[in-house]
Formats: sequence, structure tokens, C-alpha cells
Amino acid sequence: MESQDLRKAGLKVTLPRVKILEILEKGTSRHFSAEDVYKLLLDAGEEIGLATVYRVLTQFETAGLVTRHHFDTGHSVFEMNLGHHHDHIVCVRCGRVDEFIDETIEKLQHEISEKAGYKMTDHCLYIYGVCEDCQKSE
Amino acid sequence: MESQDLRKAGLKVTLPRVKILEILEKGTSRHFSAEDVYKLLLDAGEEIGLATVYRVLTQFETAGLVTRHHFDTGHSVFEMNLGHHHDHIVCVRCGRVDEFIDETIEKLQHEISEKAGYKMTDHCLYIYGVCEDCQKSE
DNA sequence: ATTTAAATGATAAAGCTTCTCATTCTTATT
DNA sequence: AATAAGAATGAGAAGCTTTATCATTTAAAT
Ligand SMILES: [Mn+2]
Ligand SMILES: [Mn+2]
Ligand SMILES: [Zn+2]
Ligand SMILES: [Zn+2]
Repeated sequence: MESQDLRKAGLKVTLPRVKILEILEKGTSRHFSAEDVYKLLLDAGEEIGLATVYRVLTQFETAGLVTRHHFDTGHSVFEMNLGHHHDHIVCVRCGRVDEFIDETIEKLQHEISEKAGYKMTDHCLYIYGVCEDCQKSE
Repeated sequence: MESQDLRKAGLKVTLPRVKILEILEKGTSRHFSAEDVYKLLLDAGEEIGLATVYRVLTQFETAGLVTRHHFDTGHSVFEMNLGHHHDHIVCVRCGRVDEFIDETIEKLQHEISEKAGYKMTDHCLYIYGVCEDCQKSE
């Protein structure tokens, strides 16, 4: 139930927050821009302002409910935080996003941070390429 | 000589292009935002428009002279392309940028792309953290 | 049902980047 | 060196994503 998730996150249960959470959880995709979410709300007949979408997504990020990514697309992309970190491989043709995790890379990143004297707070690995389908269709 | 680099890249030799190339090549830093470059030009007494800076940096990128990065800073960052790929570790406090390369990670990225059916065109690994100096001063 | 603080939505505005177009400059040609 | 043709530039407008403002609405505790 979305209401519980919101309460646990210390956020009041409001219609915009419930609807946005529903989209993020039950959507066919996993990665949404703010505009994506806004349009899906419109399609569903909800009259929720774009400012609220941005505001709520940022609140969800702060609360740890969602993770924000910066693909090379010029806008932020959000996805439900399922607890396990992963990295992304993005098709430069169609925008398809696949996920992966490589423990060896994760370990090496920690080693690199230490060697450079940094206390790592975050890291992200983006692979850009042409997906299987897009390779065929050209 | 900057003129030669420009001609080789198929670009006409103009004062803005030469001056911008000088800054990128001889600057004390290696990573510049468009605004950085613009301010350095102003400091040097050059009257070059900001639009020209953006335009020229994009042309340099297209020509392969510079590489564009998207750190989590909200703006693009450019650096001279020295031929050898590397990744970045960025201090979230002071903005300091260090560079590294790890051949094991590079190899693993290729394997991951293949396994996912992608033909890799690019990749970038950003590590964010607190640098040595910033750790001390708090 | 009241009350109080928080949330919302419309809109303006910010910040980065690109576009437009009149003017200037580069380069090839006399 | 002068000319011509096209490319590059600069100032400002405009685009796009995102954030701020503020009057109004809503949640939820009393
Ligand atoms: Mn993901
Ligand atoms: Mn670099
Ligand atoms: Zn694709
Ligand atoms: Zn630092």
C-alpha cells in the first residue's frame, strides 16, 4: 500500500504523492523523467501540476524512495529504489535502458577511491551503445 | 601551433578558436565549463561572445579535439582530448577532479556490453566523494 | 468541526544552452 | 593588394529543464 510507504518516509499522504508512487511502482518501465510522470498523470485524468511532480520526486529522492540518474539526455531520470545498487547501459538510438551489476567493478571502484584519497559517497557507470534491436534495423 | 590543429580539424583559423584552444591547452586546470572558458577570455581582455564559446566547444567536440563530460554539476565540462580515455573522480565539496584508468574495469565493460547485446559506443565512470583536503577541513 | 501547518498549482523566474540574424572576418581568386 | 563569396561571430532572443513564489487548498491532530 502506497500510503504506508509514504508515512514510513515521513511524508503526508496526499493524492499527488500516492499517484506518483503508483506510476513509479506499477509502470511498465522502470526509468522515468519528470515529464514522463507528468504525462502519465495527465493520461490517467489526474490534474497534478508539473511543479508538484518535480517537488515530489525530489522529496522521494531525499527520503530514499527513489534514485535519480543523469543519463546524457539533458534531464534527470528517476526509478524506484529497490535496495540494490546497479549500473546502466543506455541505447543511444532508442533510449532503451538495461541494468547490470558487476561486483568486481564495484570492488575496484572502492580501491580506486582509497588510492586517490577520497571518501566515496556515490558512483555511477554508464555504458552507451546501440541495442540489439537498433543494430538490426539499420 | 594552434592554427595547424584547427586546419587539420577542418576548421577555419579564427581568433576565437585560437584563443579558446590556447586556454584548453595551456590552462592550469584540465576541465572547463563553457562559463569557465568565457571568464578566462574576459580576464585576458578578449571580447568573445558566450554563444561563440559554446559553438566552438561543440565544434571542437565534433572534430574530436575535446571531450565533453556530464558531471553531476548541471553543466557540461570540456577537456582537451589527449587520445587516451580515462575516468573521473569528483569531489562533491570543492569540485576537484582527479583522473584514473583501470584496465580491468575497461575490459569488464566490454564484456558487459556484449552480454547485453549492445554495440558499445561510449562509457563513463564517475566516482563522487570527498577529497583528502576537504576531509581534513571538517 | 476547528485549527494549524504543510502541500499544491499556476506562474514567474533561474540557469544552461541553442538559435537568429545583421555584421565582420577568412580565404580563395584576381 | 584589392575583391568576392561564404563562413564565423556577437548580441540578444528564445528554448528547455528545473526551482522559487505565493495565494489557495488540504491533511491530520485536536
Ligand atoms: Mn535502474
Ligand atoms: Mn579528464
Ligand atoms: Zn535501441
Ligand atoms: Zn574537495
